[in-house]
Amino acid sequence: MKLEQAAKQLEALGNPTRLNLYRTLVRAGAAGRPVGYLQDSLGIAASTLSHHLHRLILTGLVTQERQATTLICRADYPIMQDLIGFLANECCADAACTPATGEVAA
Amino acid sequence: MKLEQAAKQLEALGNPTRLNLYRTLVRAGAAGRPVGYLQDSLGIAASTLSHHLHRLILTGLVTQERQATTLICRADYPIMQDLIGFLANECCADAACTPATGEVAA
DNA sequence: GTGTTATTTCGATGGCAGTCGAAATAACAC
DNA sequence: GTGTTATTTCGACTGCCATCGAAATAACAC
Repeated sequence: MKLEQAAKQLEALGNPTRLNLYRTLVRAGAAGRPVGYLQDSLGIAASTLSHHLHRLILTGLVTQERQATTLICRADYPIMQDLIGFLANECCADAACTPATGEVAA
Repeated sequence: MKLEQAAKQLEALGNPTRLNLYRTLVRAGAAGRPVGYLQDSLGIAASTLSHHLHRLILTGLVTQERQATTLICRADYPIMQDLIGFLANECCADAACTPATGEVAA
């Protein structure tokens, strides 16, 4: 059921708030970001943020690690690469797709 | 708002039925597929298919062309490549994942 | 014009998503 | 133990999504 999982991850990213949140985490790199920082940064209610974070975690796109009272959130790169791989291969493999075969990123 | 648009496209793909539908179209290549074929292939009600098709068309991921009474549907590859580019660049799914941009959310 | 095939639009239904504030929990310092 | 900060869970609300069958439209052949 790779398609099912890909759909779940795409759906998780298919919300402006979550996509913005995820982008913030990806750009943060391995350092990650604490939930409180994200809340300030995105300017949404803590409960709303927690809800979106939970959805991203369920799909595996984001992980959390506790540091004392603070929760550090990180983007899971391998998962993301799998997803991009699905889009690039499953979908764009056979046909008249122009991109260089094998490389995805710019 | 590139992010808004990317979110819309991701949301459009973030449904198993639509993702499957889209994959079928992408694999069909430039030839495309008639709606009737897709309906048989996916085994869903014509109205449901039309609904999903409409959503994909709204985001630009799919186009339609009339041939007599038959509507041919095609995946729009450039749009797809843009979306993959967004994920790969904006979100940096590449190996190193060094946040090249110092920009952080506002 | 009538009839046939292909596809969309309409109307309805059940369910889930997004949002918030308030209350509960977690981890710590004292 | 009490108190403080960080974060999640709870309860509720509004609204959109996915699905279907039936009716309407589009394009054609006759």
